[in-house]
Amino acid sequence: MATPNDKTHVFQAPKGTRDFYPLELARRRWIEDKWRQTSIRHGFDEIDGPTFEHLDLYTVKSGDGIVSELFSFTREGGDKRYALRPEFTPTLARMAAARANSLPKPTKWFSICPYFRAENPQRGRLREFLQWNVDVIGDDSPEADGECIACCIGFLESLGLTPNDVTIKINNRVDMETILTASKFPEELIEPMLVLLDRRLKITKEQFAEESRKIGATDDHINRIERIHKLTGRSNFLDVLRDTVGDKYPETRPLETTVDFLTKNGLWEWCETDIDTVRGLAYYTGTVFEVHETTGSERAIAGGGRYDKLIELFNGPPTPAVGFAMGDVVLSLVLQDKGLMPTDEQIAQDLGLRPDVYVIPTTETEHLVKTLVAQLRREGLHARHTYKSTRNVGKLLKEANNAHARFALILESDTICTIKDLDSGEQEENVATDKAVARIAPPTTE
RNA sequence: GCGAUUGUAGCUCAGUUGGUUAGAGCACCAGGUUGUGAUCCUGGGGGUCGGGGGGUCGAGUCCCCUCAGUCGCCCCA
Repeated sequence: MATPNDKTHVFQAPKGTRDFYPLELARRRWIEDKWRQTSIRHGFDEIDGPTFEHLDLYTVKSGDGIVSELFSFTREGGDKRYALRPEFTPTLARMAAARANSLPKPTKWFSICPYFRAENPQRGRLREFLQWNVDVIGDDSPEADGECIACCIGFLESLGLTPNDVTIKINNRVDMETILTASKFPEELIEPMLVLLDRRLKITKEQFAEESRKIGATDDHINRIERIHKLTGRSNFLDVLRDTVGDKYPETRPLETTVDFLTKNGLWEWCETDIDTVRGLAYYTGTVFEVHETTGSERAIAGGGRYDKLIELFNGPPTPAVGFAMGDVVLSLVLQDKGLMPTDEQIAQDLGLRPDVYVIPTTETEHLVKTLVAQLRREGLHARHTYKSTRNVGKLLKEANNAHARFALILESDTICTIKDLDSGEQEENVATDKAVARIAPPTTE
C-alpha cells in the first residue's frame, strides 16, 4: 500500500497550510487579540461552532457546485457526508435559527476560528486560514449595518491603519435594484446583472457587453449602465441615485441611512460609495461592503453585507441579519506592506508574554537557581532561568534580553542578589533575595 | 482544474563544461577572555542537495515523474 511518495506526505505540511512556531504564533495571537478586544468593545459576544458540519449545510445555500471547493469526507464505514467549514455564515444561521425564539434583539455575535477551502494557494489565499466574523442578528435597520462597519473600522484603526491606507467600499443592493428598475431592467434580469456588475472591473468593456447580452440585456441596458458609471466617476453616488431614480427613490433610503450613520459617528472618511461593489454571493439582500487596501495591490481585506433571508433558509423564523468576515492572510500581508506589524518585543508586551524575571546564576550559586525560580513562580511571577552551562554574565544577560525579560536577577550568594531592570538598564545591588519579589513590579499586562 | 517559476543546513545563499569526503554567514550547542545586554578567539552538532526513478565510469548539476513553495488564470462564501 505504501508508495514511495507517501514518505513526502509524512514530512511536509499539506499544501496551503502553515506551521506556527512561537514567533509566528505570537503574531497570530496578537491579531486574534485585537479582533477580540475590538469586538467586545463594540458590544459583541464571542461564539463558536463545530469545525466540521454536515455537507448539506453548505450545499443548501450554495448548490452542489460548492463541493469541489470543500474538504468533505465520510466516516470510515459511515454514510453521512461532512465538510470542514469553509465559512461561518451557515453555522451562524443554523445556530441562530435553533434558538431564534430566545435570542435578544439584536443579537450581536463574533467568532474567531479556522476555515478550510480546497483551493490552490496563492498570494493572500491559503487552504487553512483564520477568519473573524462579526454579525448583528434580528435588526433590520441600516444603523445595524453601520454598526458592523464601525466595528470593522475600529479594528483597522487600532492597528494603526488610516483612511489613507484602506477604504471601505459600500453599496446597497436595494438601491442597485432601484437604479436598474428605473433603467428599465426587467425583474428577472436584475439578479444576474448584479452578479455581473461585481466582475465589471475585472473584465474588458467588450467582455462586459458580451456577458450582459448573454444574460439577456439589450444594448440600451448596457448603455444605461455605462452612463451611470460615468456619472459616479464624477460625483456622489447618492446624487446620481436621486438623478437616475427621481421620485421612485424608496422611502427607506437604505444606503443613505447607513451613510448618515457613519457620517454622524465620524467614520465616513474611511468609506466611499462604490457602484462596482456588489459581491458575487446571491444571498446578500441590502448593504454590501468590502475593505480594500487603497492602492488595490492586495485582495479584499474584508467583506460582508446584509443577508435577511438566510436564517429562514435554515428553518428559522424570518430574521434580518448583517455581518462581515475578515481573514488573517491578506490582513497580515497589508500590515507587512505598511510596516505596521509590531516588533516581537512589542507583541510579547501586548500579549503579556514577557518574563517578569530571568534568573542568572554564578558558579557558586547555580545549585540555588531552580529552587528560587520555583519560589518566584509560586509567587505568581513569570520566572525563567538559563539552561546553558556558561556562567558568563554578559552572555546570560543577552539571553535574558532575547527572552524580553523585564528584570534580570543575578544570584550573587545564598542570600544576596543583583536586580537589573532590562528596559532602563538600571540595577540595584546587594538586594536580599527573599525581598526580590517586592522589587519586581507585578506584571503589567495592559 | 490550468500555466509560469523555484526547491542545497533552522534561516539567507554559494557550489565552474557532470569529477575527491557538498561550503559560507547568521542561528544553535560547547569552551576561553573581559563580571553587565558588547567585542574577540576556539571547537562542535546539524544535509541521504524536496522525494522517487532513469541514464552516465561518475549527478547537487542532465532527463522523466511526483510533492511542496511563490506568482498568475479559473474561482473567491
